[in-house]
Amino acid sequence: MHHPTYGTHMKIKSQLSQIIKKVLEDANIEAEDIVISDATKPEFGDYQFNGVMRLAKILRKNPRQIAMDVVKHIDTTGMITKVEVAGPGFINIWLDNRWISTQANSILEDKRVGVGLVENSQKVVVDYSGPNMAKQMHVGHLRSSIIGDTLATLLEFLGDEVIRQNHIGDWGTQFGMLIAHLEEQGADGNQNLQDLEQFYKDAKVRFDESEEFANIAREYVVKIQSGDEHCLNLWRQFIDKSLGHCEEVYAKLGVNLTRNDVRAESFYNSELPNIIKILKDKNISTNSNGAECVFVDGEDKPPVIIQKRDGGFLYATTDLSALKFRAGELEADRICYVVDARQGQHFKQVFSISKQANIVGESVALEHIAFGTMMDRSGKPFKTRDGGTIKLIDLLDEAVIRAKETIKKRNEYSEAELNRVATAIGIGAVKYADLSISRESNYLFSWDKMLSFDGNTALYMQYAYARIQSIFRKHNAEIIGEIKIDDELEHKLALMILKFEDTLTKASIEATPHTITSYLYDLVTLFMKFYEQNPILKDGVEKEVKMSRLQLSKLTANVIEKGLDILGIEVVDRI
RNA sequence: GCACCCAUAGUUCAGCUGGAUAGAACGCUAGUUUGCGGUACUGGAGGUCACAGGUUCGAAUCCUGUUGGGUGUACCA
Repeated sequence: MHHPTYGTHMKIKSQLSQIIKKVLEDANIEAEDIVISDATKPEFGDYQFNGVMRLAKILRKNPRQIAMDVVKHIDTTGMITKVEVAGPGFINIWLDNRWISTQANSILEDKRVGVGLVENSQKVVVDYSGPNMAKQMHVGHLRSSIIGDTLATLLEFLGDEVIRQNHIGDWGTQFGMLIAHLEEQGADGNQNLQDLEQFYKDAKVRFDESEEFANIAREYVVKIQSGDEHCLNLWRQFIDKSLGHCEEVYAKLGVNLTRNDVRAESFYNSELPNIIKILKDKNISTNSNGAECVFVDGEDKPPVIIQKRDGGFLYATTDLSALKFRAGELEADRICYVVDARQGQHFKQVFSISKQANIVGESVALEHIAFGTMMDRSGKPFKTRDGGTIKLIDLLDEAVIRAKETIKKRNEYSEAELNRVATAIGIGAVKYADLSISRESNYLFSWDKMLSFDGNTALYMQYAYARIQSIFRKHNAEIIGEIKIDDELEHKLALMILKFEDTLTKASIEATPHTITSYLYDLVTLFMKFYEQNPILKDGVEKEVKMSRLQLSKLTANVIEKGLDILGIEVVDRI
């Protein structure tokens, strides 16, 4: 896996690591990765370097001695104000208040709040959402949609060229049934498509009850596949309508997917035989029991079937074709699949085949951005059983209704304002709850938890933001002046603000949105403490101090706003 | 059967390219407070990091095994 190189704009850790590296080099000590970590305790400073012990082992020298040498040669007149050796050879680092305030002051008017652009911009394909056109979007599509959208937004913000790909499921045998039903209903059909779920059920009933209908449905599958215009028209009509449903959900969710991002399964149809040919020609696939197979994991393990005995193709073939398109036509450097963890094996195999067959170049990074299952309160997955699925659209509507209940009593709202605020809060709650869990673990869905003002929730962030806006309203004048740090909490808060870039960088490399939410939570908690102890607008606060604290508040609000924006969550000025 | 994932406070979760006394939140509990939005802030109790070995200066983190749970596994996607 190769990682992009980032600029040194505000990258604190990389600056520190360069300082240490230089000092070690001057002492003729070679070190590959200088990993700087956040100090584990306040008394250990702001950052620490723990790598000396490892180096000492290799060099067979006393770690404390090396650490002492390093510390002696570190310049403490600039960024770093103090370094010390502790324990067996830890190096603790304190950053200078003036340096921090200079950095903070330099980003007061910066829309990017100090976050630079990547030096080596990559072309990144992010494949996410991928709903099935035969059905209405349900809770199972939620995580892919919002994690994928966040990843895309994040990478774009950091300067990568992002190509969103919505690999919608628009092909397969069930469409024969659906368009047969659509045609049978004639003019009413379009009307009945309002409720796709019901339409699917009705079609299924017809399929089961009428032999004649079932035969037509089967015929239609063949006809679509052979390019029959009449059937294709019905099919397009159906897909268009279904996609419209999805767009409604995207609009409500605030997910940035448009028709331009749709690259449906069917898009790859004509290319599938070519994939088989490539794999056959390279002797990667073999015929086994009539099916064309690739034995990725060995002869004794189940193979990946790329062509069925009856000549049909499977989704592995489609994915290989999509990989070819993305690496070839789209020229991607990195391809991210935001898909349920349960498909891990599939992607491992498909990635492996694509590299082996050189369908995808050696340098292209292929990543399965896996996520866990959404569970209900009893710890069971939201299952996709007939009739029992929770439609995503209903879930989102409920979120907004619940948000209204939560905030209604707080303030007098006009109806328009209540709707706007409740939407931001309700949708934000759903998204934040999902994004704040490390994505690979399963996720327990709880309305009460996600709509709480307490704890690591969107509402807590939005509340903090609104509270800061309220300070500005009360101040009701220009904020002019510089940040000056002479207090421990100011030091911590300003430094936290400056850590935004390191946080986003980490989140982008590991594709972990929860890195961002944890950071925001820490930031907001810190701000609340700062605000509690450092009066801003109270009588008796000197003007310079007041301005400095207002500026810190402003930067905090800017980071919250930008951070939430990357997560696809809106802020409001008043709750 | 085989493969992958998971197991951390009563609960929901962080921490995992090895580092100092394992962190939050909720809940419980004790405070602050005539409050620049108190849905705030401060403190306390609560842990054999599933279990057993191993690697080493040092393990929640890496390796092996055991137990318990989840998922996937030849012609759906």
